[in-house]
Amino acid sequence: MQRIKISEILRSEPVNTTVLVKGWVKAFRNNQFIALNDGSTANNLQVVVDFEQIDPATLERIKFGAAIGARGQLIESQGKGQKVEIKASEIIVYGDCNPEEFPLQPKRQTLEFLREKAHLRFRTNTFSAVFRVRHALAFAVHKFFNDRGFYYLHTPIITASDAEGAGEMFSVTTLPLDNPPRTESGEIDFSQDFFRRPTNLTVSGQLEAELGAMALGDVYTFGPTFRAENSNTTRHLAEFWMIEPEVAFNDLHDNMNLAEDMLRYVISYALEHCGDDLRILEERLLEEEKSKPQDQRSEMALTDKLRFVIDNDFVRLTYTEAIDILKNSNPNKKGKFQFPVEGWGTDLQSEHERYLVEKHFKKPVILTNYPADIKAFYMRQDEPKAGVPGQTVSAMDILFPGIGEIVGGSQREERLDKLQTRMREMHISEEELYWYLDTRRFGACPHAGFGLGFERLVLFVTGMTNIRDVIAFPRYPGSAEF
RNA sequence: GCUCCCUUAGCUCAGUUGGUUAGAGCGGCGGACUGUUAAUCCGUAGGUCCAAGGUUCAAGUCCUUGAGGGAGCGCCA
Repeated sequence: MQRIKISEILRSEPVNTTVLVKGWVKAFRNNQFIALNDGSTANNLQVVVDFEQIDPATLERIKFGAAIGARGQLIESQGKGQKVEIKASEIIVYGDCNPEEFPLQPKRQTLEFLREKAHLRFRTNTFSAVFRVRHALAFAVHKFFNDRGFYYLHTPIITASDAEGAGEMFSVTTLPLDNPPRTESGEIDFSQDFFRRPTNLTVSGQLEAELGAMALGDVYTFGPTFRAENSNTTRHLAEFWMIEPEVAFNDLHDNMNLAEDMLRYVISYALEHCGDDLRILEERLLEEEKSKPQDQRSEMALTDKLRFVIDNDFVRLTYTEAIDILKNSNPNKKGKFQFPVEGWGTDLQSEHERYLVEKHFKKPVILTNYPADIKAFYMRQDEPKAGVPGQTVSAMDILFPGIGEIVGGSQREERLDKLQTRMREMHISEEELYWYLDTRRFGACPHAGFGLGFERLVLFVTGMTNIRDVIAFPRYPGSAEF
């Protein structure tokens, strides 16, 4: 007999047919009612024991966490709280779960504890909800781009380029670490390494995506990304997933529109398809915030916050305008900022970004046209503009409340001479990036793209607060368990 | 990398100014229960107070160092 998923059963009418379900025991009440979950939905199916047909030895084995199958009639529930239930005439225990040894308990456990039990935390309501939402968001990303005629490009994970400037890299080698071959001058001889040259894990697929965009037009990458930075925060991982669209003939405004449309689309998708999971996550957040002082609680419940983001345009302003707002802001005048906003040209501190997003505008903000000196070499240089004291580039960062920077992107510098000048200024090797410069030599065109940190998106949508809780097995300094 | 905080039962925590035998809730275990919804009720076991060193008549409590965890900052997505 074919098993039916619980999500399907819960949608169906009580038809009095015999069905087979399989899943894990979430609760066993009154020695009679099993709450069964198979991961297909946040909701449990109530399995009612038929005492005439199920022997007591089997009932003894129905413990929290055990894997069981139940066969019986699908009937209208005689109790409140659910439409249908199964009157089980047969129960098979596939896997016992000894409650004296099983670390999870049918009670609230802290996220910190569960983080150390990451191999088991899928089995909690919170984490199964998080990972269903994560899936939905990933699927929605692909659907969004596919529906718009983008091609999914797989850029390399191992890269020889160390000139991307996006942070410290993990090296990839097969040379013996204890005794690597040396050249005559004593350097490590990478010509004897697997790739005959030094290689690293990628920090970005952008440069390669640009190559694809120069023929395919609209492309995006969605893959793992590695940063060997010693970052110890709730929003950084050493291994994370990044989405990087790159579009030929797009300018900065097209780029902003694309990013905003995409964020709005995937959040809508989650709201539409993950209602039960978001309800669980919203309740979790409410419960968690009860222990916080009033002024540190969210102003909106999770799903209200998501709807708010969908229903309102993001605020767009230039770096120069942001500096003006910050300079004249109350916290700056009263000396409340740890880093006072002094003048044009320095990068914004996270307290400044938080002020703009969480206090001043109270909605997502797109900051554009940053000073060239604090941005990457490949960003397109702007024409001088009245009221702007220095050289800027067509960059954009999207800032979300509670998350900070969720998207970073730009229109790319397509003019060969300007790109080369900038590379020289920033000491980036033209020889090594000859292939990148070739795109500017042969049929160059304006183009733009951005990087979206997928886990930061999942953080925002699930209302979780630590990025280590929205990826199954997080990698961060000092930690690569499982 | 920097700053601050935490570590007491399986889990979440309380533990007064340094003072007798370290407590609670939940969970576990034993029992009751044929309409429960984190079921309920009765009973019961469970402790290297993170580790090492120090101060003291006396340390869960104070000091030093270390380990593990968390939050904030920087780097960024």
